[in-house]
Amino acid sequence: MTSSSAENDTTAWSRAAVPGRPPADVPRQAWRAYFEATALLQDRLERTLRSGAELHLADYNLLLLLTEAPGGHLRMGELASLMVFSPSRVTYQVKTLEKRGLVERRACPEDGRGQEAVITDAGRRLFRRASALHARQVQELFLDRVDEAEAETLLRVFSRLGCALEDDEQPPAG
Amino acid sequence: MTSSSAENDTTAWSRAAVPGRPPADVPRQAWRAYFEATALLQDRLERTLRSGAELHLADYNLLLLLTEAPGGHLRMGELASLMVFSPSRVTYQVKTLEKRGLVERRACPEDGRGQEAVITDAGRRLFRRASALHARQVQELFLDRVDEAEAETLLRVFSRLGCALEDDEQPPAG
DNA sequence: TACAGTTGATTCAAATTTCAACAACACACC
DNA sequence: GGTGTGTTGTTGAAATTTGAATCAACTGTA
Repeated sequence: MTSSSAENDTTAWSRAAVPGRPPADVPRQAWRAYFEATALLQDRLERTLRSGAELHLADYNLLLLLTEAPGGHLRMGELASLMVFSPSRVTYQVKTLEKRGLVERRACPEDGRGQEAVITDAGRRLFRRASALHARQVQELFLDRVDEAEAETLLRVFSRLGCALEDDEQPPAG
Repeated sequence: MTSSSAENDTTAWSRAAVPGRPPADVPRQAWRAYFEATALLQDRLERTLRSGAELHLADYNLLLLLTEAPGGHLRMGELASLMVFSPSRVTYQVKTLEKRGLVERRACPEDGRGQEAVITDAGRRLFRRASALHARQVQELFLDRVDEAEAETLLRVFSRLGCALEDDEQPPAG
């Protein structure tokens, strides 16, 4: 793409698997490939949702979480931790969705400090539309390109990583 | 973590493999796990670099690219495409690094329109420090938790995905 | 040379994100 | 009941990101 000199195999961001070369460090190459492909993938998903449904990927995920939550509502803090967002970012994001009528806010019954975000009917409708679009793209860009055995490995690895990351977040539990 | 009620298995973003429930769609679960773990991971890496080296993950990657580039310099456009950033974002980012003396800019010799970003000695020094920090964390959070066979699968899958994503970017080549 | 069409990068305004206070409430304890 | 302490969310200012112009330099063509 950029230069044609052969020594560029060293260039870490190069996507291609390095052909004629000692196996090098497979895990590190894997990390790199993972990191790069992820950036491309998220960029793609983001653009599609924006042009096709006027939603950021984050908006989509927020609506997804609310859709799946029993009662269609979640506390701000739950949203924050599920989305790995700062509290103020969630506040802002919910506000913008509220302006568009896709979400409502209400005080939390059990806790006077709390706020809940509730998905509206309009929100559900838009989510349904966006969901079709998004799911199709995930299928094309990801699922169609991964076989069953690979998917099992991915599931195993990333579940493990996810759990570990959550756990060593609050190790001083007891 | 948040609630204790059992019905929360439905919550899609829940990291854990859903225990008492039909195997569901492994590939789709894999996608979800991948997506979630990635968010957690990036958040962690970002925080560490920021507190430990006053660098955003994006700053780090930019310096990494320049470090690896022959001559320590890259065109703005190359940076943009490698980092999957918009042109204006690259402009801004390079400017901030320039203010800190980590990078310099200069006109591109071959093309009067072009600009190059060049890493400075200070940039290399800071990168070296940050790199140690970052590499250690990648090791702990990712590499240590993936075995050799899994790494091979990850490398294969994400290389494939990355190539595919790059390719169907410019399909109208000929 | 002059012209139209491209490309590479920057600018500006608007949207988003962060971070550091801040307010309101819950809880424990006296 | 009152008092500290920790939680839950919001606010406001500054930093960052986006997207639509804009500018300048290259290209090809006559």
